[in-house]
Amino acid sequence: MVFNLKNYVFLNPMKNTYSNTCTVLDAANSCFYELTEEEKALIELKKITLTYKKGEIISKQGSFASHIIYLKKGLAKVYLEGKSKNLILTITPPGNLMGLPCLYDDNNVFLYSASAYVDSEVELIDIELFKKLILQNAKFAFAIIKTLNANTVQTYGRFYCFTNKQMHGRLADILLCLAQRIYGEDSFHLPLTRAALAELTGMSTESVVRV
Amino acid sequence: MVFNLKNYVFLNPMKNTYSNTCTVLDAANSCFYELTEEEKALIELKKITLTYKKGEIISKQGSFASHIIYLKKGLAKVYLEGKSKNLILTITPPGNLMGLPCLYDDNNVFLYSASAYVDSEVELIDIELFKKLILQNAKFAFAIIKTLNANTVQTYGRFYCFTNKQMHGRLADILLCLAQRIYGEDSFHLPLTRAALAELTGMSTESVVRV
DNA sequence: AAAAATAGTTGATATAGATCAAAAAAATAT
DNA sequence: ATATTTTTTTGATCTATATCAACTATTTTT
Repeated sequence: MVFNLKNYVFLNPMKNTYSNTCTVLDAANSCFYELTEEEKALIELKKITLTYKKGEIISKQGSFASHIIYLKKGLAKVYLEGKSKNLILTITPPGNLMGLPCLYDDNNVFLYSASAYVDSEVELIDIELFKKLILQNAKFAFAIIKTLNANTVQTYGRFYCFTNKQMHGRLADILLCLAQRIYGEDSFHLPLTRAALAELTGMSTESVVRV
Repeated sequence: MVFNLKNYVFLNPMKNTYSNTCTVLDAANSCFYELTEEEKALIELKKITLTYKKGEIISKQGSFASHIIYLKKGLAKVYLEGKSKNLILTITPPGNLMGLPCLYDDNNVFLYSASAYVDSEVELIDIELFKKLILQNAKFAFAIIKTLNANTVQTYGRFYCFTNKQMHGRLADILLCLAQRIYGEDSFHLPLTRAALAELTGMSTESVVRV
């Protein structure tokens, strides 16, 4: 479906600064820049590359996290699984890490599930190696801290959006965000169904249609 | 008001494991254990101790974060400020840090506001010193990563709770959480008004009363 | 090209929970 | 002890949004 943002969302031209309620992660993660050449080589040596088809599950909430996941190509949906509904936490574009929050106690378990929105390629980094790099390179550790915090900012924004805005606002937020972060323009081909938008905004498919 | 949990929340005695939707942060933060004696001394030397009366604002969302805040005594409410409603992110007991998420780009700004639920005492640690310690002590940095992730786990739980549970569940969650984390027993004196519970659960005061 | 499956749309209805208003109770100040 | 303010409770109404059901349009499969 060709989608022209202007037909749906009306920005105030004077003040089209929408707040940080974006679901799509921002820029690509840059923590690897902090690694030395040897450290990078170590990752290259041990990394495992995998490809996933659209819809396939990349990580499963609750399972043992043996690796940190680097999304090389594609687009991933990161979400909490619930009994009835899933809660989408973020849409992760290439260049980002997934699974970092599992580093919080000593039995590393994925806090969330991730699946591929489109055909994707990931690199798996052994979690013990990752921990070792954190402990031997504080600059890298600091970069990870910044990455985690950037995620936190985004989660807070989304949390606020979900609890304080209603349908129209939430849908507008998502559309603006997709336009801005993924497509970089106002008119774009939207590969998401109404049902997918419903899941993203936490509303019913019928409501998405109506809005 | 003396509050007996058993009159309000009915736990299944066989399976009274409630999931991680707790609003109150868990154990005290232990990242300072990773510092050397000299590093600890440096913090001691530069730290500023302040006291806040019940209700006073400890940090203001959007303001420049010159310090990381360590809650020594008391109880703090950490929340996002909105136009209409506030969104409480967490209740922080003594021994925890506040303001860590401001470390995500180079202009450090508080992402959230915090105020004192009861009379409290905090220690302010200069943010440049804090960054220096992270960069010179990777073990400390890793401890901060774990702390941030523990917070993330808790935020995700709360986010899930707010978007998937309804009034009864949310209120029960909060009451169980307060009982477990703050008072350690089922019957306790609750220093929160219905309005405060409403704010915590994201519902109206009248609904809290009814539930 | 026809059939089947999936996605999108519309209308009617149901419901959780907010809001408004007013009374009762409790806490605080005089 | 009395007056005043704040908190709690209750009932009535209103609203956003989910759910259900049916129907149309589009895509995919045969």
